[in-house]
Amino acid sequence: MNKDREAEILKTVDDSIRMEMKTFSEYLQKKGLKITNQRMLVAERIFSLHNHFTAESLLEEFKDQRDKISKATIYRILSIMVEAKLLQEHNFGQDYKYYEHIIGHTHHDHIICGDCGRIVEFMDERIEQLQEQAAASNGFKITGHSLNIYGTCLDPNCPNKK
Amino acid sequence: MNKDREAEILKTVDDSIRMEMKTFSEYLQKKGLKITNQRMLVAERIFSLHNHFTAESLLEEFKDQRDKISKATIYRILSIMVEAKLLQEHNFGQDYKYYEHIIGHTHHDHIICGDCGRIVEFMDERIEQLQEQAAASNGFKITGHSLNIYGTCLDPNCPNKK
DNA sequence: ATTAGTGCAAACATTTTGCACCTAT
DNA sequence: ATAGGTGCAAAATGTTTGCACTAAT
Repeated sequence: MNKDREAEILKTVDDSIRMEMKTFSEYLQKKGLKITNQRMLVAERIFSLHNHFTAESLLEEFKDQRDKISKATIYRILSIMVEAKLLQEHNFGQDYKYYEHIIGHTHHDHIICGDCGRIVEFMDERIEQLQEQAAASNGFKITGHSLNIYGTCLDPNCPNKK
Repeated sequence: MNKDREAEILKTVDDSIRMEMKTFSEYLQKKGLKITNQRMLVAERIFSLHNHFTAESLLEEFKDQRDKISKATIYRILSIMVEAKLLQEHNFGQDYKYYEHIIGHTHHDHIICGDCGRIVEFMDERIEQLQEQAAASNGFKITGHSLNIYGTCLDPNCPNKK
């Protein structure tokens, strides 16, 4: 993929994610990594997703495309994007990891419905501050945290409600 | 293992964990599960541990014993004890699970040192309550939660400090 | 031309399972 | 006697890696 092709992809891309795509390709260049078709296609797909996804579900998105992308490449791109801080990795207690893109998203925590798997985001500044305090009073400097609330959603319209 | 053998083990066991052992064997009986040598030995070891451990580290504890216990059995016992709510499973972001026994322990969250791997427990009732609120205002009923703070311990005596 | 990326299949690490044998009830 | 447990090795699962080939620089 050359500069023209990159420009072409950036042009066809939805307005809402053009900035994200640009950030990613700039990151690649800065790191001396190549701007490949696969990387652009996967990034485009990721930035278009508005849900948390897994390596598997992402791969699934390319199943019926003429542009097949291998599982190995998916994992390799995920790892670059996490490194680039464009993507955040989550562990919701299952055996596989979840991801979500974080460009332009502010920090938040998650509530996961044990019935339907729905993931809701929330953020409480008071909790954040109490965490800072807890870490400090135990002699730690925080580098990150993960707060997952597991529960049952009371939504009667929940699609997977048992 | 018969009743006598069980009684014998319970007798030789350290005072501090006799209650826990009793709870476990009662659970087994109630569920129609058998009280085996392996189950008693593994439970005894687990209740004696005062740190978070993994399946691997637990297996390691039996490496040089005349009573070898297979990996499969370790996993099977862990799963029974989690089911019995004697053991809690944790995901600290690694590829393997951590466990800790929770009989007589009150709920707490964790701070994990990225340098030395040390795990510190803490608990802040205010955070707990704010979580309840967050869940409720999003229409969820909490079934559990996991709060892990990742950080760097500032302890100059930290054994693994880089 | 050079360096890096891709796809495939094989390797990995952790956990689970099938099965023949063994033990608690 | 019988239902259930154990150990072993094989399978399963999610992820990573070696390598020959291909594409971006």
